[in-house]
Amino acid sequence: MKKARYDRLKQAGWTVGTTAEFLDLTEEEAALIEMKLALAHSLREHRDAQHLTQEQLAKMLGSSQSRVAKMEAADPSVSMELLVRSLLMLGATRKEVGRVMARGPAVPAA
Amino acid sequence: MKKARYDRLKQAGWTVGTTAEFLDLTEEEAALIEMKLALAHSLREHRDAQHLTQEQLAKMLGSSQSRVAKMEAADPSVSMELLVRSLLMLGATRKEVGRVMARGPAVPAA
DNA sequence: TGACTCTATGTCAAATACGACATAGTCTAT
DNA sequence: ATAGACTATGTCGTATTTGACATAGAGTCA
Repeated sequence: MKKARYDRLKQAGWTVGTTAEFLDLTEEEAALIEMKLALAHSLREHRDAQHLTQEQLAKMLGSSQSRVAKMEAADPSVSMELLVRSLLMLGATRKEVGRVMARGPAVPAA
Repeated sequence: MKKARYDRLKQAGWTVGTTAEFLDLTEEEAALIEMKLALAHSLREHRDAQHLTQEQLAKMLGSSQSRVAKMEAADPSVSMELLVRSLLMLGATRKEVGRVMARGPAVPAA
């Protein structure tokens, strides 16, 4: 596991504890989390681009402001499915969702 | 909504009831379901390619044969997240997962 | 400063997804 | 046709995810 990846995940609050504990994440788990981070980031970008508040987006989604905040923070309590559904609601295409999933966080490692 | 798409979804057991009811699915919901169908199909392909039984894959995933069957059937009770996680476990890359999500069911409308 | 807007975080009951099990279907070989 | 291997489907108790609410933080303006 590259340090850059660790830093990136840690920055997003995904660190579980020590580095040793972190390394217990399998590659698959790490990939899944990175996908979620990428989706979360994309969600924020789409919302900002449309000048919507979290409250407004929540209403569009039939959800709540706090859940939108958690989505954008890629909180462990939000599912990949909710992120994808929300992106679609914001007008993202399947193609774009696929691209986001494949490419990782738009914000590269520092 | 094109009839081809309807047929494809219906074939996979996603029909909710009448055609009229079906049309109540929003474009976003339909897209989400199609993504799941694509992931499910890809999962089956990966499993077959590695000559694994559902039972064997289940063990790898820490799950059960019946859940694997439901995954491959894109049963409404399986989440997109579980499908993606399983694909990764089978060795699929993020890039491939993204491609599958973007492109839709590998099996085209009849 | 305080009021106001927006976002972040913690908690909870209800909804949904989960693995597990039982059992039914399907296919192949003998 | 029976057996055996694999897959499909239904149900159940539990675990996770959800929207909602409360409340805290951060920023802006007067």
